[in-house]
Amino acid sequence: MIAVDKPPTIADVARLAGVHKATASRALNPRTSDQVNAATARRVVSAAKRLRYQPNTLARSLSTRRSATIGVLIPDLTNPLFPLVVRGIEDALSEQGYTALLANTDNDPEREQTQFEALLSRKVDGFILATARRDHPLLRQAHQQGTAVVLLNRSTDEPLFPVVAGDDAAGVHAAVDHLVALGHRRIAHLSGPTAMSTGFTRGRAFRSAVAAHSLAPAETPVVECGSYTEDSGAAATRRLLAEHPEITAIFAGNDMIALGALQELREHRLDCPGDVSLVGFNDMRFVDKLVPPLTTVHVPHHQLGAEAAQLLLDQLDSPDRPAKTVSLPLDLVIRQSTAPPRS
Amino acid sequence: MIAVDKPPTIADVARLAGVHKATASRALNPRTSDQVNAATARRVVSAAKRLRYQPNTLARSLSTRRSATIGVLIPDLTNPLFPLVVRGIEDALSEQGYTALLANTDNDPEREQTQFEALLSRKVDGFILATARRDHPLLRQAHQQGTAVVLLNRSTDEPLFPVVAGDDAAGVHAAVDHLVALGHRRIAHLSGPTAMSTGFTRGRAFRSAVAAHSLAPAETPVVECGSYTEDSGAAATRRLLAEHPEITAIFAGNDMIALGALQELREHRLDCPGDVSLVGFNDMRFVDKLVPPLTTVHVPHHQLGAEAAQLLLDQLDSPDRPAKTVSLPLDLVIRQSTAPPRS
DNA sequence: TTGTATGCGTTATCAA
DNA sequence: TTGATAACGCATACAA
Repeated sequence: MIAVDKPPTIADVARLAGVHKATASRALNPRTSDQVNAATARRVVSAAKRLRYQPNTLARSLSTRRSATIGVLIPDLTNPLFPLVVRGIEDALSEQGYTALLANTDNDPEREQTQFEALLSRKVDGFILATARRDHPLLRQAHQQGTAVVLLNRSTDEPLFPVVAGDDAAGVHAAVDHLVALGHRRIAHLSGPTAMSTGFTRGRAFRSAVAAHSLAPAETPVVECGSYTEDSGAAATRRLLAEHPEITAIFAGNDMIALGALQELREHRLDCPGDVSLVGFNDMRFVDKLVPPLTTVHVPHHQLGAEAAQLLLDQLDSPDRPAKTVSLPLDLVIRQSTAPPRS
Repeated sequence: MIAVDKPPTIADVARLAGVHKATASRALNPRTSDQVNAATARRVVSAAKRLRYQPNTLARSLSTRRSATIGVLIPDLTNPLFPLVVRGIEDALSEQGYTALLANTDNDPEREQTQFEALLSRKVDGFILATARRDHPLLRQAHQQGTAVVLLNRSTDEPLFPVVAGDDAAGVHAAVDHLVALGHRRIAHLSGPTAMSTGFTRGRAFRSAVAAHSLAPAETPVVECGSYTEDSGAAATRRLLAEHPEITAIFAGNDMIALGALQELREHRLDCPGDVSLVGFNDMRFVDKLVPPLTTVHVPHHQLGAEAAQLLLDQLDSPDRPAKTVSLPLDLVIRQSTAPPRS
């Protein structure tokens, strides 16, 4: 074992530069460095360099009551959407010297609470909540405490916090319009769980979109999936085909559900898009590599994350600003899983 | 704006319980709670509960010189392998009360250095380096400072730190054996960049594997890809087919390269596996959904992460333990991108 | 422009 | 078993 000497503190730097700690601190801090004589500042800086001085972030945060750190709550990092969102967040934060602290909730409300508190005790300056449930006591609690929060891809029934989200309704309408334009009239929706914000919103938008085309509810059945998973999508498709074998198109609540649907169509010897057209949601990675490549609603996940981060930083800058909400446009990516119905 | 009162400190708890700060601290800390009278301990605990007291992690870390925090350096979170690795790390760490601090390097050595130092100044207790380059001055530097480090899926030319990795050589041999067993003799390898640990190792293992089957180098060309990307894989395949149109099987350095190869084979109107068999590496998500589903070497990424975390924690517990290295077995997942060569 | 003193919230050392 | 006090490393209000 090599003898390791503890990292130098600002006191060491000050000593080497022959000044007081306070002066060293001021010299090293860009915001206060002009309060100190240029020559001494140089001495301090070069001393710091020689010692390879790195300020202790913890001590600084304790002193300033600001950690330059943002808590990010997501359901599950291994869900292919979130890495993109997270990178968006990180990229935007790091530009301003902030860092993200990640925590997974696995969609468990209890875990969500625990992780939230853990981040609070780490003194994060604010939160980005990209969790999925439509409501959680957490939100009221955070609101009362005056904690800075931005909601990502998740709205609440009452508008407590700023929200950054894709314009799901527009995306759904684009998808339905596309199918109708191809000639489909019997279009099913495999909805995500309505307990989740996106499942709820997209389901409602679907109803409104088919109504806009004067399609009867009987032609446009909705089957709710228990979760946003392939299995759940396959199961829902099974039920759908049993009850509504006449449908010619499926609009899935997201790409994972679409994946399950594709699988199940295959089991039923139904060709996609020949027998049944299929549209997904999210445009997650690799759905363009499927056979057939999936037509889906593209969601700019990276940008979603970046906007959320920016919104939060804005809010930290000026807490009294009105809670702006950002809605990003979505566009339909037409690939080869959609085609006119067999006449 | 609601008036927000600052979160209670241990002093508040102590006051409410009618004891001294120090006593409250002891009562609240499981490790020292037996040093305090049971009755007073209860008073403190209930006071803490009433105030919803949450200890300030920063202050604690500053005082104890331990942050219960591990720095994790990865190339890029949006690379589909890493979310799994990271979850493995997080799951293992959280069991012991530790937290991961993530940072992306984008394979940029400079950024790697910067992020490393940023994490150091956050006083992480140790590092898991899952970055890809074979060498980096960072490593010697960290070694000299006595920083606790575990390398993940990356070895160094000299063994400075414990390493957790898949048994790449065995995986490569399994892949080559499989192809040879199918009857292939003209097998190409699209290697990853040899500047990266995995590219180097797998390339060497390929040479050894084909040699073990007495296949001549002329029959078993190796083309190095500039990066682990689809484009790079496609480009390499183009070169390969130009120079060695006679090959009947391709072993790709990883699944992304395989994806590019598959694409390029299609461009050349070559059927996979009819004309050319294809094997990937990693078994990353969704490669089982390709057409044809990809035969590939499965790597237990979650477990890789978990083992690395465990190894690091062990090392923190007893720094003088010899640097154990963990090599996880890999197995070939045979799907439908491999078949006997056309005779 | 620089130095002094104090506080941030917690744990640790030493006495009582 | 409890209390008083210092220390962790930094920033800042105030004084010089």
